Amino acid sequence: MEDHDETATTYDASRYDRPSVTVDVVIFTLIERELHVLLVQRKRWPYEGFWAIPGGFINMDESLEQAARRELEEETGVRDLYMEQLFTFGDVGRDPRTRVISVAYIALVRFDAQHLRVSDESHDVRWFPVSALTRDIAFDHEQILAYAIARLRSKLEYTTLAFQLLPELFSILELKHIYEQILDEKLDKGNFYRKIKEAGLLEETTHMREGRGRPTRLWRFKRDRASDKQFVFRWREDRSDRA
Amino acid sequence: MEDHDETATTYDASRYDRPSVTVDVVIFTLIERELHVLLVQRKRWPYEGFWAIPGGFINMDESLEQAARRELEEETGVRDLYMEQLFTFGDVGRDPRTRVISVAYIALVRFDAQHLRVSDESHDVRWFPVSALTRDIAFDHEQILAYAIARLRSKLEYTTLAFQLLPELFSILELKHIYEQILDEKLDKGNFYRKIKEAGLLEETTHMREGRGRPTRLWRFKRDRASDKQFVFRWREDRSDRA
DNA sequence: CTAAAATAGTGTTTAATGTACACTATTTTA
DNA sequence: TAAAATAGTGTACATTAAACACTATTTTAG
Repeated sequence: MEDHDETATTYDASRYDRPSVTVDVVIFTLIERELHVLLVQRKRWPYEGFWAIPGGFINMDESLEQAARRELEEETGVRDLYMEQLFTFGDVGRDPRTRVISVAYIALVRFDAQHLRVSDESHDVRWFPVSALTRDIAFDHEQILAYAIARLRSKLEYTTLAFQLLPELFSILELKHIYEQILDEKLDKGNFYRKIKEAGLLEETTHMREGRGRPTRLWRFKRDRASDKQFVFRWREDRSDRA
Repeated sequence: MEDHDETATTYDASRYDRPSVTVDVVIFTLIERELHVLLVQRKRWPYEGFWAIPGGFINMDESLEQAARRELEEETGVRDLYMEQLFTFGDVGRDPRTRVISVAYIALVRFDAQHLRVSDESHDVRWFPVSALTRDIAFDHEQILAYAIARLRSKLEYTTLAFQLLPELFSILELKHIYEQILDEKLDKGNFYRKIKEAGLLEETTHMREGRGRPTRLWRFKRDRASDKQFVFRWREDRSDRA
């Protein structure tokens, strides 16, 4: 309930007791078939030199998701992509300066070498493979990262999240590779083929990609039915660590 | 990132531009085999006379979950029960007075006719069956309620949430009834018996309850292995509306 | 006192799905 | 030209889900 029925006076007084609200965005991408996450290196105290999840304060005239998209664009130049709210972190001592409540988001982007920018407030911006994160992580961001990865894993199984990481055209085995990357386990080729085809989410194209062995057919993610809605494609049933 | 490296002066100035943060708790219980949710009736503008999800501002020295538990106890006198973060709602116009960001929680309580209290700020507190909610719901709380119900439904299938609503001893068919209530569909008796027993979450007791027909055996939820952790009991696999 | 109603609980059959793995296909490379 | 590399298909078996018929034990109505 937003209601505590403050009068104008108690209301103004209480302003001095408000926590800050930030939006943090855990940005995933796939680089050379490996899942990566974007971190920025801090310039100042606290946690100077440590790596942190990009984010910042919300403006009074934007929604949480708008703020997340703005932050994402400021850091990577990317717009219009998959984003979902992860969790809100609000423990008392998580920022030594003041009480900070962070609404964390997950974003998935297709990798584009162009798009990194280093903002004024940070030394550096870098993609880290999730399998080998740096140890120097600021605040409680290690926990946020762990939670984000767990959520990603969990949602992968019953949503079409994975397609957000792929280019327009891709092969079925590439898609399988993403699943393996994120789930961190091997999947059976034949079963994957069968299942993904039965799901009816893919559109065959005439394009092929050549490589070392037999060329592979390229597919496209069907966007026709209910454009923005996420479809269900559950790869496996038996995971217990749903976020 | 909590970082925007304000100096002391910009920092103080920005305090006047902070949103308020509240914690709202959607409290579910089972009354006479029906799922109910707790709402409080507002006393003042805005939405005077409308029903709202209980909640309030967070204190600077308590975590979000602590705040949620405090609010819950203030409204119902209940402590020590299942609670999880639902979502954070932060659209710009959701409260006409000022910018309010609400971290919403779900709580499950065993019904106890004693425990309702009417706080100073509200006219009335009442349990509403989720199948027949009032139309007069304040703020965006209708949306929050809908989301909470969807999440409850979704998590029911792969967690042991349902046990939180039951008394210490219960029959298997009572448990089935809760599933039916929340999922809003009939389940097969035989299959339910088999599945719940195979899951190995229940402990048989010697207690029986008598009623009109054949007396029923009472069971207890096994708490032994990894006490607080939630076990997986997936009732069905084929739902697509995971929250 | 007995049959019917009410509720509890078990068993069985069939269909659907998941899993493992062997096989075929088409290209490049040595 | 054979081997290696990659792509893609097929099949058999095991596991699980779904439907539903059956048995069991009590109260209630006559």
